[in-house]
Amino acid sequence: MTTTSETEINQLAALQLSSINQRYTKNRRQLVAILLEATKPVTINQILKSDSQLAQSSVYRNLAVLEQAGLVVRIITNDDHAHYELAEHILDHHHHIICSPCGEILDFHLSEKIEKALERSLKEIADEFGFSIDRHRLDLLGTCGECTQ
Amino acid sequence: MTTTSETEINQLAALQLSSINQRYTKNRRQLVAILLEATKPVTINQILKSDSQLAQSSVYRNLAVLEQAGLVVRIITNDDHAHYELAEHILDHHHHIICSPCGEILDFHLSEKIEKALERSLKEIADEFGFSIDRHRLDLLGTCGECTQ
DNA sequence: CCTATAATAAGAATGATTCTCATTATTGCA
DNA sequence: TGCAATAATGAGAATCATTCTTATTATAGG
Repeated sequence: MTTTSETEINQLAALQLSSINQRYTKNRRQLVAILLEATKPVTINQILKSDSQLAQSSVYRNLAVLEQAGLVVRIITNDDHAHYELAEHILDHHHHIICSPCGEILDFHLSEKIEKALERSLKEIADEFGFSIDRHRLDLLGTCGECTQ
Repeated sequence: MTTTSETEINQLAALQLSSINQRYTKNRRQLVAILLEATKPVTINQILKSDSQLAQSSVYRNLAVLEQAGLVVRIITNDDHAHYELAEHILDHHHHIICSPCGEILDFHLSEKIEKALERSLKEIADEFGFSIDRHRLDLLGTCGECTQ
């Protein structure tokens, strides 16, 4: 909902990359642009199809760099292919609804009320376990309308 | 909390396996026993270490069969190694707290109140998206006390 | 106790991801 | 502006968890 503008994202990206001594190169800009255009998490193969100029090895490497910089999140499901999307401070905090048969992933939002209540509970639990929390993730697993038919 | 006794589990296992035309063999019993003893999700390597009689290929195959039978759940994180544990109708419904540095996974429970509220929300969301829900999963990602030091 | 069928186990094959390294681009400084 | 020094790129090789193949062994039911 709070989707940041492309220029703002580029400023953020340059900043966060430089903080880990990485450059915001043409390839990395291109990846950010692709992730911004996609309205849902995408796989490496989808990225390669959408821009035939990008080398596979560079895409893997640069997504890893962008992830280290905290700009991109890698999403793991039971599907073989990892999916990538922009981090939550760029998009917004959300969760994933995953179709097990076809592997498609869509974003969804909890109501603010439930989200807050959940966060409070999770904070308590992390304290009990002596963990410092980085983030939480909530996935809904099922079958989409397409795959049901 | 509702941990089922070993005999009950064996009956359940035999039943659920036979419903997909699979047998409850010695190897499969052994896997169930190992998962029951472990108090947290385990990797294939941990299973192989705990019983040197089991063949790697059989462990992979049998865990897949047990998963199809709905007896075992495979847990995917950003770690390379999948973890396995008994299904929720045998243990109980719970979630995972994951240490990113070391890959350790522990189970935790939400209060019943929050869990119910969450389930209601998720049901609504699935309807909106035209999905039929299978299950949800909630993970807390962070760093355990050990890894912080 | 036979026979058909399923499970096992050893190792080969697969495939997503990571690594290597020679080449190309970029930055900071003279 | 021009020149190191350093970082990024890309092509392909290497890695490694997982899956597949196949010959052997176990099991169930008549």
